[in-house]
Amino acid sequence: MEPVRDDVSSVLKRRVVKPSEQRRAEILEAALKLFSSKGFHETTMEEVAHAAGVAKGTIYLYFPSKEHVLLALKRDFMQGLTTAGADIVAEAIELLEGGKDLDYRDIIDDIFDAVVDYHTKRHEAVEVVVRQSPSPDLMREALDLEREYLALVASAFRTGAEYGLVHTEDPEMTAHLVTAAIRDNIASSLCYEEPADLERLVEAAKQMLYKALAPNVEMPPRRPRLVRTKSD
Amino acid sequence: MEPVRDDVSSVLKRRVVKPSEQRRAEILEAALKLFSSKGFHETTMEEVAHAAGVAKGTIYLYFPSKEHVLLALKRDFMQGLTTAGADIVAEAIELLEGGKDLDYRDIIDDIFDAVVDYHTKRHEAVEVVVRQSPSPDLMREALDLEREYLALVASAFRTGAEYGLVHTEDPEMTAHLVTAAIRDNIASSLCYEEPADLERLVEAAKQMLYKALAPNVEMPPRRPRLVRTKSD
Amino acid sequence: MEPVRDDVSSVLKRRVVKPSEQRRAEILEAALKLFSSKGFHETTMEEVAHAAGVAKGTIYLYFPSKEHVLLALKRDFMQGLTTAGADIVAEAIELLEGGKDLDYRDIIDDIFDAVVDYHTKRHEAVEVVVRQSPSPDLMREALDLEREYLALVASAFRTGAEYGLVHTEDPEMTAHLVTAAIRDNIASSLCYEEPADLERLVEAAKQMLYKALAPNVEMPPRRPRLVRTKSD
Amino acid sequence: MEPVRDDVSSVLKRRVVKPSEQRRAEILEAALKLFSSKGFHETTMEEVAHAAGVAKGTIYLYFPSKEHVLLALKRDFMQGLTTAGADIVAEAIELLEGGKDLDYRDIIDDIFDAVVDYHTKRHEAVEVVVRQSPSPDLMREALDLEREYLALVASAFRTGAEYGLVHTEDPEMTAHLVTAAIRDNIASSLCYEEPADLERLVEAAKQMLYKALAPNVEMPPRRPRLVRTKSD
DNA sequence: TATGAATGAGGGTTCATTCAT
DNA sequence: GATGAATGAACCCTCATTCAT
Repeated sequence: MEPVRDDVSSVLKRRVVKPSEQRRAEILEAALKLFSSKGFHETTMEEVAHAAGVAKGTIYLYFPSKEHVLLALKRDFMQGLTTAGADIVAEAIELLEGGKDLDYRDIIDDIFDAVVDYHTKRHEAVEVVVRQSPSPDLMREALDLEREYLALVASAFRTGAEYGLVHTEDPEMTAHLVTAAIRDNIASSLCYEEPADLERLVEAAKQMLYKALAPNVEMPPRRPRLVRTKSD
Repeated sequence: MEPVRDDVSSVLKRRVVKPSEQRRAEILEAALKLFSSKGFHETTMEEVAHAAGVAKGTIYLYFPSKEHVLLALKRDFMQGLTTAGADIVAEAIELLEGGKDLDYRDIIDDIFDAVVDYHTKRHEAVEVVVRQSPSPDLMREALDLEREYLALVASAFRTGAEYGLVHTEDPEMTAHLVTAAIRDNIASSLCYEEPADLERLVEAAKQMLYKALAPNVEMPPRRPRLVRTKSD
Repeated sequence: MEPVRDDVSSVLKRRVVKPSEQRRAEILEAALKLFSSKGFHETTMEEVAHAAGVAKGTIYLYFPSKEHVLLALKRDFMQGLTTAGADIVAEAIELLEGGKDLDYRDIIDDIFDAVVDYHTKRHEAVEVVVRQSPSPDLMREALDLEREYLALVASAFRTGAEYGLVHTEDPEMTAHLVTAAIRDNIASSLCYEEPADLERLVEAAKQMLYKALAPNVEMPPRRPRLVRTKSD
Repeated sequence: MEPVRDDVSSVLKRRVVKPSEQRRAEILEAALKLFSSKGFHETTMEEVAHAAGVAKGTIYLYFPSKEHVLLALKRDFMQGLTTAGADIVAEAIELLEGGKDLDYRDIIDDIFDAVVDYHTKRHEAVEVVVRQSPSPDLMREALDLEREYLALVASAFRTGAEYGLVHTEDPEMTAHLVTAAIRDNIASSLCYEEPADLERLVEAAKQMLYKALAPNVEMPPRRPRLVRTKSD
């Protein structure tokens, strides 16, 4: 007679202990999937727990609240983005310092490609990070994460300008503008297919940036304005 | 015999019908204030009702659900924005058709100024419209509202390009990019003061767009790439 | 054909609106029954709601929290007790002032009987008031209610002493002692039948108090102590 | 061959066995501190474990449930009280039997002092024992513990009466009354400082008991009641 | 039309208890 | 024996929505 293995009776709900880093990751993964598909507020902790294969209470061993799960997702995404960006930027600077004769458009391409790639590979996170509303205490840290990334992008523009590779009068604001433009549209494209053709969007963005950052461009003198369109 | 009273009540009825529109507006106003300051999910219908000076049940005579209140706010905002934009664009086109010799930068200025002005005057709505999470069925209509506005902006770029006033190869994508960049940052600036200096942001945006849309710019030929920064 | 009355379909769960005073009383009554039989912490709001014939949320229209339901029960009980006691005391004082030649034991009897009667008629409340643990903020008010009653009892003793009817050197402490003795035992007797015979307890209490409060009793001089039983 | 190591481990084992009793005590001590300061229901097993310096699961090696921890505290307290009381009573009886000419008030003093002392030294336990709600199955045993102590007190009164030292017609009920009066007020005084002056309370209690238990007191004949205050 | 008392499903969170290690 | 990660039932409470008035 075949002995009934204890394991058999445990197909359902046997307590499993796992390395905490893995548990944490599983919970975040489950939360990400749900938050992105249903929205943060529309997802219950019950659902997250179920999807992560743990009990509801277990989540609270790893995160003090539902909000903190969201924050962790944001943090992971932003830190990864910042890291990825930092690599590219560092590489470009290295080449620059090495005296290589670079075409700035190649660098723009590289950065864009990296950023788009990063977002595309994490399109679930994108929706969560971009769309899910802030909320009181979360906001502070979320903004900090944001700031760090923006500082990186701005420094890239600034360095490029210092080397005469590109032209921009205000690296910080340029960073804000470019970041928002690209992220918001990638998010929208990934989540709602609006714009539907992401490659076309990216191509247009590159083209715009080529021109907007082009060095040594002589703008024609501005003619004095003849007509005021509005007066208020 | 017809009682005279009917006349009176018909007069009164007009008074009762009109307020209906006013009630709706009062509710929306109250909701806007609360949603923007506390967030949609953090605001209760009770609070909206109280702030609007009506009973909770009354709101449901005007809106089928809380979500629809939010949607109405979005609609109002987007329609107003589209209208405002349409006015500017129409005016510009009129001038163009009139053969006026315009500097495209003036038009960019006008549109930017109008858009920024519109947002600034409605900064409460901005937070709500830009930041509050999508939510299932709302998304469809919200996107429609968005599309309408984007179509307008795209048509402006297209028309400008047709007249040779500006250069852009892809008006639709350009519309997406510019809209996202400007709206997201205005929202962020208005709500979280990040970037803190809105005027500086707008100026930077204008400068970038001047260059990006500049007609007749000869881009230098792109050198063949020597170094691949990454291979994936 | 008999018209189907709308009422018929509403046997279960038809919304009923009642005067709020009545609703409140119904909720308290249900809570009292449950708290006394199962204990405060062992009773869920769900159960209270069900027993009161209302929805869970309805309770929260009348009480801000479960704790406040308990507090309301305490308040009602203590206020009723204080009122009942005040009536008896007032009556006794009236008679005294009227120069009636009273036997103080009759007054003790009257007060005891009233108090016992009040407790017996509310034996469910007794368990709740006496046994259910305090809890942070509840404690303050619970003590206040207690104090009021004790002040009444103390004033009764003091007045009696002033009239020479009884003898007590410390009316306040006497009030504390008598109140605790009687209430605790009534509660215990009513709830756990320990002591089982309430009448016997009351009789013993009366007898003790007759002697303890007897006026004009000459206590024999205390002999100097010869043996120390313990030295620590 | 027997390894010498066994000897060592047997020595160690004694060390391991003994701590078991010590562990239990440490857990109880921690629980007592927390239950008394925060309340039973407001204290988590986690907190008890932490305070006791053990893991949560360890507590369950010593007590089958949280309730049983509470019960153990009650038992310890009551047994200690009974023991302490028994010592005093035994001593008094010994003296009595030795034909010593005692003043009963000295005995009352001794008992009171011992009881007050016992409570004061364990004021944390007092709050727990007196105030924490009963709870279903705990009640039975809690009452048993109570009964034992009450039996002791009652026997003291009875013996005293047999020796003609004091007068009381119902030693059992007297025990109930005196015990409740004194314990409840000590608890209240210790926990909520109400009454604030414990010494004054004890003094009043002694004075009352001196009179209430005084032997050979002739109570005046009770006059026929003239006025009925109430008729129900 | 307007009200607001009533509803009750569902929310996030807690915590006594268990059990794999 | 000791641990503490894991469990999951149960908790109190909220609030969008309904409906008797």
